[in-house]
Amino acid sequence: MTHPFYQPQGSQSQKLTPKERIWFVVALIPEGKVISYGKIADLAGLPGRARYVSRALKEAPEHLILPWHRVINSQGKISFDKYSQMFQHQMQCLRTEGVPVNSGKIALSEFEWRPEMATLVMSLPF
DNA sequence: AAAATGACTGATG
DNA sequence: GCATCAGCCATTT
Repeated sequence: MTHPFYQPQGSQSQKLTPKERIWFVVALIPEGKVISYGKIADLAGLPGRARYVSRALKEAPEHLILPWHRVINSQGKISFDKYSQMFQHQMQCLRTEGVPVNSGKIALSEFEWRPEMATLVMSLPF
C-alpha cells in the first residue's frame, strides 16, 4: 500500500490518536497541491486546532515520510521565517513538485487541495 | 495554578 | 498587500 496508515478492511472503528489522524490526512495531500494548517485540523476532526497541526508535524516520526511541505498557513504563505533554513527547504520542495512560490506565497486559487468531501470521508479510518 | 510558547487565524487599519 | 492584535489551544515551564 502507498498510504502509511493503510489498514485492512474491518478496522473502521480503529482508534487513532489526534496526532495520527493529522498525519493520516497530511499523507493524503496530492503532489503539487497545498492546504492550510486549519483545514488539515478540520479534516482530522480537530476544528480550531491549527496550532496543534504544526506541533504534530514537528513531532512526526521520520519513518512516516509525510509531505509536510504541502501544509502552509491560511494566507497562502510558508510559515517559517523568511530567512530560515526550513523556509528555504519548504520552498525548494514545493517548487520541485511544480508549485510556484513567490515571496513565500503560493496561489491558493490554483494550488489549494480541495478534496471531494464525500470521497475523502470514505478513505478515512475515523 | 499561572505564565509562556508556537510551522495558526480572522479582523482591522 | 502588509503589519498588528487579540483570540485560540495543547503543551511545557
